[in-house]
Amino acid sequence: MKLNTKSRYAVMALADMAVFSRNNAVSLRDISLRQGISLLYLEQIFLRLKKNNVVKSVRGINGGYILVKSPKDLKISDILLALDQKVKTVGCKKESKKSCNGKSTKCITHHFWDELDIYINSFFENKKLSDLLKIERQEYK
Amino acid sequence: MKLNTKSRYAVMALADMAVFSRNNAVSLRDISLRQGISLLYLEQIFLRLKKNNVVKSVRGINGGYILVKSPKDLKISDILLALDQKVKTVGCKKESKKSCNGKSTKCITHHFWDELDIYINSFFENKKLSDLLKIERQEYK
DNA sequence: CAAAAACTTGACTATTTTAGTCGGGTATAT
DNA sequence: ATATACCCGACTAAAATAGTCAAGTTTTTG
Repeated sequence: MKLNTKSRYAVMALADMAVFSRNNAVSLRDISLRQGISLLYLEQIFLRLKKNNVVKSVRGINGGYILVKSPKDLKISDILLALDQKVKTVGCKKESKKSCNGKSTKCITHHFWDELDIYINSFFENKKLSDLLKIERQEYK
Repeated sequence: MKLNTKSRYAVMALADMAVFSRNNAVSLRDISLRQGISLLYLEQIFLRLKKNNVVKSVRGINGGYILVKSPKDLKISDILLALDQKVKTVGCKKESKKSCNGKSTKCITHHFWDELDIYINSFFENKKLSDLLKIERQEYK
């Protein structure tokens, strides 16, 4: 059960921004160097973050990205949502008539997986970007 | 963030056994028919469940598998463990000196992912096979 | 104005993982 | 005997992942 790297890097990069931004735009180049993430990959990730209104961009020299919300208001679930990283632990299609494994009834464990999804989602819903920084902040200042 | 089908089917199959076993071995053929899971795939799954002592087998005619523990003592985490389905949401290698992204320090979000893993694991640790059946039992009896 | 820094975007690709299948066994109840 | 059911390693097609690449556009600053 893994999170994809896009989501992980997105959270890392945004955490980096929260630490290093002094009300100015943070360039992907800087994030790339500090966090050891490929610049080209970061570009792809930030495209999505921008489209989903998690960050806004400033072009040109001294440009970069700026967090739309303050870290204490930015939920981790917002970040994952921007990257299509759905917490959908199993693939039973709830909507179709034949719901699970082609049977007409829900699969025997269906309720359990729903519960799991809700459980995990609530973790991401309740964590803010600022929560991530509390512990590790010192190392980076 | 997905669980693989092996793990999902394992839980389904064991739940099926818990419901349909009357102290006799349950054949994979029956499970396959009831749950709509490929027999060949079930064999592969049960091989691992057996190796990890979740089930024991009875060979020959009227053979099949038997749960080693009673459903109310069998933790879901035991099942996932048997299938190598580790809850390790991100790939930072804790053990190596260079821990995350080749940096010498832990990545900025490392603690967060650890927390997430622990959170999810505790869900599986605290759920027993019998918990799954409480709600959906009726439909299958 | 020129040039450099930095964002923009779609397409492409190698690798890995997943979700199984296949073939050829062995054990045992009837 | 023989049918049923477990046993086990190897194989494979398809999908997902983790990026890279190419070719831009915009804006600041010297």
